[in-house]
Amino acid sequence: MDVSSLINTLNDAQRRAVTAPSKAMLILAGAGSGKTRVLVHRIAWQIQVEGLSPHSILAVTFTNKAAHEMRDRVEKLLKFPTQAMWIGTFHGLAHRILRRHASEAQLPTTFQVMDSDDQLRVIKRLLKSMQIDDKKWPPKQIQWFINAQKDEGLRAKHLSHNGDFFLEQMIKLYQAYEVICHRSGLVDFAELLLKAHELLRDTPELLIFYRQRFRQVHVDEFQDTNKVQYAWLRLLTEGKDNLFIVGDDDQSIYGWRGAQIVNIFNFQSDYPNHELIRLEQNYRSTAHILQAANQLITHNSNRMGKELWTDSGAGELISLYSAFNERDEAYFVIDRIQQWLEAGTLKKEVAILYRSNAQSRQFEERLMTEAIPYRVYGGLRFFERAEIKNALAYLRLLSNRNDDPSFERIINTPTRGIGTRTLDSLREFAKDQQISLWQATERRINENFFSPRAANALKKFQALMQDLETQLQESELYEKVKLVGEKSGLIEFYKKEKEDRGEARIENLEELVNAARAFDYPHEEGETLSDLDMFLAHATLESGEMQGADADDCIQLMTLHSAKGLEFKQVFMVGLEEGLFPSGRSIEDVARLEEERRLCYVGITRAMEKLCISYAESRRLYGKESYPSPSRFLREIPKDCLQEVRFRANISQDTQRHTAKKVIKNSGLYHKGDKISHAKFGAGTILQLEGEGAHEKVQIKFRESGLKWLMVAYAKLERLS
DNA sequence: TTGTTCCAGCTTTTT
DNA sequence: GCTGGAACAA
Repeated sequence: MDVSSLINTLNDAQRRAVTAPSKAMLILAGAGSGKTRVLVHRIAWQIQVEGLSPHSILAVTFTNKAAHEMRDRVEKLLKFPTQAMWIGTFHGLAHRILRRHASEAQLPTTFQVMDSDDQLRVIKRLLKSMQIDDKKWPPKQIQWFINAQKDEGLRAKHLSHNGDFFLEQMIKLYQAYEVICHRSGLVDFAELLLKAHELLRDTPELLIFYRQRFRQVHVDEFQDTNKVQYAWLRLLTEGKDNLFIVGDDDQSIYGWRGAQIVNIFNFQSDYPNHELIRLEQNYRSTAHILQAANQLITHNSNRMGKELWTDSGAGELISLYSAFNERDEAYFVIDRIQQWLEAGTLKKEVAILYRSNAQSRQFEERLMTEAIPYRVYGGLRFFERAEIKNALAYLRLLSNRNDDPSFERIINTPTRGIGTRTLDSLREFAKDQQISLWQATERRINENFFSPRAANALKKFQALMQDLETQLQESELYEKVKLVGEKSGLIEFYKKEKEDRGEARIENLEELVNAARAFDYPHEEGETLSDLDMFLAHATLESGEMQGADADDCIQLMTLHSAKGLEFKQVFMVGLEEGLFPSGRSIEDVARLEEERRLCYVGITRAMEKLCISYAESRRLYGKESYPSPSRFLREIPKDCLQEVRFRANISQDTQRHTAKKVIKNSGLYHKGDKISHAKFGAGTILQLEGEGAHEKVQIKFRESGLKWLMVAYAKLERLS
């Protein structure tokens, strides 16, 4: 068999990883070192050369995007369909196992997945029903607690409070939450993983079955696994040493979400016969960029150790711009983007990366005024929009009448005269009787409990659901979705909303019908779910899928977190200031600070050709003016990779004359030698002036705080002389 | 039931 | 300083 096509495009380390005999393997893959390539070729190699059946391959990723990419690439390489392979996200695969073995897992066959939004609602309602003050016990915190326990593999019954009042309450709430989920047939994200783990752990025949089936298990981005995920992998591969993991400890940026790098070390001791291969040759960035990244990350402790190198050229130096404030920073960035665009760069090859979403605004405003198309990543996803979730809630309730969160969501949306009093009494009754809201409604109506008006409204709702159910029975999936939109009154309801908003919502509902029409039911052996249930699960598990589609040519704006895994020819990394990046909450804690540093490492290594870093000397944050010092990360990047940029005032003679002309055009409010005072820095003397209008700035020698450039428009200077 | 006002909160995000 | 959610009034 000719296998050269599988390996002759690989470098030495990659080839060793791909062709190693079946055993536990740890591939430490630096940024841009071709890790997906190794994974894909490894799978292809095992099938084509080692004769493994596609059926016996399991490959796990974290995002749907990564899973799809992997499947596509394997398919392309092997040139045959790959349905038999289990390639998916941890959550997707856990869901698959749970729906196949729902009864063994003690779940209703039509159990549904609930997203974090739904989860939070459940918790809020729980607090209300237990009459707990949500000021003292913030729902978000409870949600965080529950998820963190589940990530650790712990149920409420495993926890003890040792007299700690806070813990005691948390455990109580966790327990109550578990009861509600169980009764409603709902499973949250963390629960998918936990339950899938428990299922295999406690059902020997299933464990044996899957252990035999999956002869090879591959994991991408292993550094992001949490405890349960690793335990699950361990169950599947224990004693067989057939676990192939790819990861980069230096790119672990999800510790706050339960990821633990320590899993890499655990892997090493749990699989003592493993082989470790480092992929250090980088095919993405210039040497200067890599040098900066390498140096920066050496400031972290407890690394596996790795140094990226490239045999392409040194490339340009990294630009460093010190802005006066966040507006100036945006001016500078957009200015530079325009220069690059004029030089022929495509917009989609340029990215602005920031630490927190709030930072995007300044850049958006500038891009908007300059009429440069851009796209902000993150934000609300299609399946998370209120109108979509409402429509889906109807469908969910149709599929499972005990789905209380869905019931709550739509019982009075659109408004049908079922008020808080009616609802409260239903809730109370449901809680007392340990039944769902739907069941409570039925019972109460039979008992003639309500006033005629309330009873009528409720009956109408029941009739609506009944109606929908009969009408939907024989129809195609997309017809069901369409019909629900119409019959539920949602479309009618949104028509009455403010023009734009309502219209957009109706369009989204139409888009939902299209999504249902395009939905490709993954028909497999052993699949028992109806197409509707499958679609609903898809909507929750792959809520991000609908937005990645457009490949328009525009500037890319995103957080550093969402940039992981991507690459751009030209990257702006902005807001490199203490308190912002590294974020204020991470500064005291070494572990968190190191995670910030890894985040910075991720940011740097996104850039292929040009990298431009900036920080502001003054920044308005939460309505307050702050004067942060430049990020410590800047000091950790070697000086000889950096080139400082002075905006419009650079060394070249031409620019200087240019600047000189502009100085004349300034407001004339201040002159060299003027004594002024500043709210924060105190008294000082003006040394230089430059720029005009919004850009007018002055260099001041402060008695206490030293030399500073300030924007006249923002500095609120007071004249002393 | 809707519109207004007030008030807390405010890193990162996928599933 | 802005935003989203909750409380409140009409």
